[in-house]
Formats: sequence, structure tokens, C-alpha cells
Amino acid sequence: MKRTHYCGALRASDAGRDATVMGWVHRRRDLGNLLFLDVRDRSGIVQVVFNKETQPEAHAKAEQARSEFVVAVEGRITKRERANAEIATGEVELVAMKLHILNNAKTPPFPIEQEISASEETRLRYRYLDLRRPKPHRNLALRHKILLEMRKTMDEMGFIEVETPMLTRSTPEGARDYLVPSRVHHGKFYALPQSPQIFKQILMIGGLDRYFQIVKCFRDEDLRADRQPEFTQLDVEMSFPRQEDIFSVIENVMVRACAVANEFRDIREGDAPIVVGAPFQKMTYEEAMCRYGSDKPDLRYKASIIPLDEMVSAGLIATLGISCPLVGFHFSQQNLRIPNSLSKTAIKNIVQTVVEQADKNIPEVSARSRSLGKPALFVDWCLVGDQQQILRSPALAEAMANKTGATKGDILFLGALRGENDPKHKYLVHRCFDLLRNRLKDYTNEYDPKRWEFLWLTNFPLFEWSETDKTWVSAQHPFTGIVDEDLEKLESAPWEVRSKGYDLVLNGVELGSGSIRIHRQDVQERLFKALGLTEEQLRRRFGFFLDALTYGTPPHGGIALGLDRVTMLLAGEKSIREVIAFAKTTAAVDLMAESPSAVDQIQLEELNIAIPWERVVTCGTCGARWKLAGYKFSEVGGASQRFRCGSCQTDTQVLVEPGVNIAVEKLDS
RNA sequence: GGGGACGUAGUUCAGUUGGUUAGAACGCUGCCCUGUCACGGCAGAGGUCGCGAGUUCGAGUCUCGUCGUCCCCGCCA
Repeated sequence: MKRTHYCGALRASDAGRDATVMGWVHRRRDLGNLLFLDVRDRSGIVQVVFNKETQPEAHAKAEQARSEFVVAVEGRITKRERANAEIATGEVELVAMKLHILNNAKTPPFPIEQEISASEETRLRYRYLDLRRPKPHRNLALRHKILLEMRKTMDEMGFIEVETPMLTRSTPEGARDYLVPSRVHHGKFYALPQSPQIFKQILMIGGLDRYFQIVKCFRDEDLRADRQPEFTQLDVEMSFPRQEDIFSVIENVMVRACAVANEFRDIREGDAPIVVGAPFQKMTYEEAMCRYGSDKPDLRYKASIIPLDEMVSAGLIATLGISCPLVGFHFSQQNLRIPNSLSKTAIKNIVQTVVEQADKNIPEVSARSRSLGKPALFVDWCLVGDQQQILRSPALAEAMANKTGATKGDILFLGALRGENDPKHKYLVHRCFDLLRNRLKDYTNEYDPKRWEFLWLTNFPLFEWSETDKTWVSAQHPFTGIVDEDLEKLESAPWEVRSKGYDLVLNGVELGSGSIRIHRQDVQERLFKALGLTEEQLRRRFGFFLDALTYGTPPHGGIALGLDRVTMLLAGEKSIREVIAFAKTTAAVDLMAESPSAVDQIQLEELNIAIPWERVVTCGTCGARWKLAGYKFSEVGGASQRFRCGSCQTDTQVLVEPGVNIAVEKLDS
């Protein structure tokens, strides 16, 4: 028996031909002597009809069929009298001659339908059922096509895909590593790569000139909707590049990826095609922070933050106990999406929410609020022409209106922080107004969610202040290049030094980041000194790489794009879990595979690994409390053991892990 | 590590100031039905109210703890 057609492929033009389809029973409609089965495969659904009079055997078998049974149907493609416009194969049906039930199935925990109602937890646990739905198919196919197009594009531009090790060494920089114990070298560990950073730079030293790789990376950090512990990057590095060269490589890749995505979007209703043009917009980090309060601004909303320092008198600032910088924001009522949706009460609520949100989500703000005993974020606002006052000053409101072109009815916001200005938190109030801007965007036509706004962010600061270490630390990895004219400030004013690092942002989502690297040894040494790294620390952290750098390193630079995020956005999804076949939960658990899991004792023994174990036991007879401590090999197979109380010599049953060297200690009661 | 939301039938949910036998829809099982297409009709099964303590005459409901899922901060390119 051979499959001749995919279910979704049958058309009126095939009428009269015989066909054999194979797939899952999507739905059964039993009318007694007439029975319909909708049969589904990857391509779609076709209706199969069973008639008791003409094909009693097939009909009898169809009566046994249930949801998700796997079947093969031999029959004749027949034009229907009344077509079903809802499905692609609706003009025809398969008149069954034979039905083969290839496998039966338990009733699925949720129906296999386009629009899923089951919780994400259930979907992840039964991922193989969730994957039978058309949308996961589409997302995975889109992902495949994007990655394929990227490989083709990179190849055409002369890049060579080189694989780098998955079992490599831990570097204490950056994220926490996933460690892999070595059986051969007791007590030593490989690390899974956080990224192939060092290797790709070494490939440049190796003269590869243009490298790329679509590669899994691993970071043992907490998860988010756009973050999984393992994720896929398009990793790129090239020799002798100008920043523009790297930008145009990625622009080329992304424009073609968007074109691929458009082929998928056309089949969905209400999806506007993605329109993008290269080159993408560019903005420095400083400009982004000043105008949007974010290093990944969503440019689908045009309105930006207005600097107000020079418009406000020092006296007024002193009176209110606020500090520079002061920022403003202009909301134009002319572009209000729903008329009258922004009442004074609504604005008040927005302002209050923003103040609360800043307090909650920006640690520097909440710390300041705590020490002040009141919200650190100060926000004032007015309606232009309505007893217009900002900071109790009609003149200031008018000046603001003049500067922003605000007209009657428009809303002006002013924000500042209470307390002293702190140069370490230069953009703190801007970041608060990023929250305001995000809250207002849903009210205005100036925000167009259908647009696709790519943005390059450049000149990131080289250092950032670490509150935990109370010092300036490298904002990216310590091989990030330094803007030439800022080199002299490396020792005197490190916070002003700009790097040759850049990010690619799409619609407020960071897609990737990279940099032109340092290739000169003298600059590298100065940077290490500025970071306060000793020779010994450097050796320990970067040993072999420092050696490599001394053998004629060419100028080089690169970037890495997060492909899960790229696919997520192009698929129109809100979580990368929707574009990953087997995703993990926010606790980094695979609910289907049930990983991570305990392992056999023998495996741990081979690796010389023991896991500390501890339990407090209270004696049932005399009430004495004992701490049992030891090492277990795994969480499986706990067993009841007899424990003799040292005080009253009574035996009690205690659940003890299979372990060694159990130590007993009496606790004070 | 911190904050928030949620957890009741296979699934999605409702469940009043704490009060008799915990409900609905879909799904499932059986019977009837020859043109359905989310088929329809009749009948039926299905519950450790996540788990554990506590308050109470009485807890799905209140309190504490714990586990799980999701979102956010920290963390993370």
C-alpha cells in the first residue's frame, strides 16, 4: 500500500481518480449508515465518506475509528454536490473503498485544532500532540526556511560555516556555564559554550577571513518569554571590516529573511507584508537613551523624550527638591486612536502606574524611593490650554508647548527624580519615561504596530557601573574595541569611553549584538589594566586566547543574531517557545522529556560526583531531634531504613537516600 | 534571590458573607440517525477542589507553608 496523495492536496481537478491518503482521524461524524471521517496530515484535511450500503466492510471499520487514530484510506476522489468553502479540499471528498486502521490512539488531552485552548503547561507536556497542529508546523517550517535562506545568503557572500566545540572550557566572564563533568579527568569539567566568541576570533587569527555558524549556545541563567537556556545564534565574524561592512552583511541577511517570512504571512489573514529596506536606521547609545530612555527603543512609536534642563530655573528645581536631568514628553491629542479615551482620570492613572512601575522595576529608583520615604520619580503634567501649568508655572507650560509644537488639548508630561543627581545613573529619569512612552503608545495612531523598524545602536559605553562590585566593569566582553578618540580617557574618565560595540534592534527587541574587536596588543593591555585585571587573573581567564592574539591578529569584528527571537518576530509570536520544537519552562524544565533528571548511581560514581544530602529526624519516642547528613547519588530510589535514636535507643523508620558516610548529629530541642 | 497572577472533571472555566449531594461547556462511553462538515438526538460515566498543616461545629472558599505554570525585576548579549 502506497500513499498517492497528501490529504490537503486533493482538488476538483483530481475528481474521478483513485487515491490513497494516510493520516490522523481529525473528526468523525457518524450519521448511522453514512459516516464521515476528516483525515489530517501535514498538508491539511480531507473529508472521507463511508457508505454502509456500497462499502459495508470499510464502513464497519470506520465505526471503530476514533480521534487521532492513524489510518490509510483507499478511495475515489469525487466532486461534492455542496462544497465546503472553509477548507482547501472542500470541493471534493474521498469516497472510501478500503480503510486500514494503522494504529489506534488514546483520547488526546486536548483537541488538535488551529486555535488551542489548552494551557501551555499541558501543551509542553504533550508536545508531540501540540506539534500536530497547523500553527506549530508553520512556525517550524518558517524557522527552517529562514535558517536555510541565511545559510545561502552567507555562503553567497563568501562566508564559510565552521563548527566550533560544544565541549569547551569554562570562562568566568559573562553568564553561568553549563558544566559537563569529565570521566577521564576526575574533578575537571567541560563547559557548554555561552557563545563561540573566542573560537570565532581565533578563526580570524587563523586567516579564515569570513566565518559564520548557525549554532546552539548555552547559558545557565533565569528564563524569560524571549530567553531559553539553550538558544540558536547566527554567529558571524570577519577580518579587516569597517563597521558598515558588518552592518550590510546583516542587513542583507535580514532583508532576505523577511522576504522568506512574507511568503508565510501571505497565507494568513490580516497580515500585512513585512516591508524593510536597507540600510537600517542608526542611532548612538547616547541618543537612544536621551530620546527614548532605552537601549532598544521601539521606533514604531515615533514620539520621543524632550530635554528640559535649560527651560527650568534652578530656583524651581531647588523648591521641588528634584534634580537634573529633567525630561518632557508630548502626547498629541490629534492622533488619539479612540476619541476621548484619555480623560484626566485616565492620565492620572497612567502617571500613577508609571511611578509605581518605576519603583517596582527599576532598582535604582526603588532604592532612592526607600531612602526618601516617597516615590523618587516626580511627574507633572498638564493639558495645553486648560489652565496650563507645569510645575505651577503657566510660563513653563507655554514654553514647553512652543518648543514641542503642542496645540490645545495636547498633553505635556514633565519628569524628574527627587534627590541628588548621580552621574552613575545618568539616564535614570529617561528610563522612567520609557515606561510612560510604552504606556501611552496604545492610545495613539503615532504608534503603528504593523511597521517593521530595524535599528542599529552604536557606541555603547565600554564600562558600566557594577553595584555589587562597586567598580566599573566591562559592559561587554573585554575584547570589544574602543572608539579611537576616547582612548585617552581610558584611565582618566572610563565612564565616558565609548566602545565599538553595536546592537541590532527590531521593534524594541534586541536581535543581536557585536563589535569591532581590539586587535592591538598595547590597547588590549591598557584595557586590562583599566579593568584592574592582574596578569595572573588574565592567564587564568583567557590564557590560550591571549597567546593567540600575539601571533599577528588581523583587525576583525562580528556579530551574533538570536535566531529564536528573529523567528519569533517574523512569525508574529510573543514567546520564543512557539518557534522551538521542544521548549523548556521558566524553571528550565522540559516537561515532556522530564529533564533535568536524576541519573544512575553508577554514572555518578564514574564521574566521582556525590550530592550532599541532609535530613532532620525527630525520634517518635523521646522527641530528640537528629540531623542526618551524607552524600547521595541521585534522587531516585529513596528507601526506608532503621535509625536508632541515641537518646532512648528506640528504632524508627526513616526515609534515607542511598548514600554513603551518613553522619549523625544531635540537635538542641 | 525578589515581586505579581494562576492552580476545581480529560480540557477550558464557574462556584455568593465559610453551610445539604461541587456545577457548565467541550471531550469521552453507549444507543438512534443516509449528506454531515464544530452534524444532530437520547442516556451515561468521569472530582484527593495541586499538596501539607492550621482556624472552625463545618473549608473548594479563610490563614500559613510547600510544589507547579506564566509574567516581570535581579541575572543574562
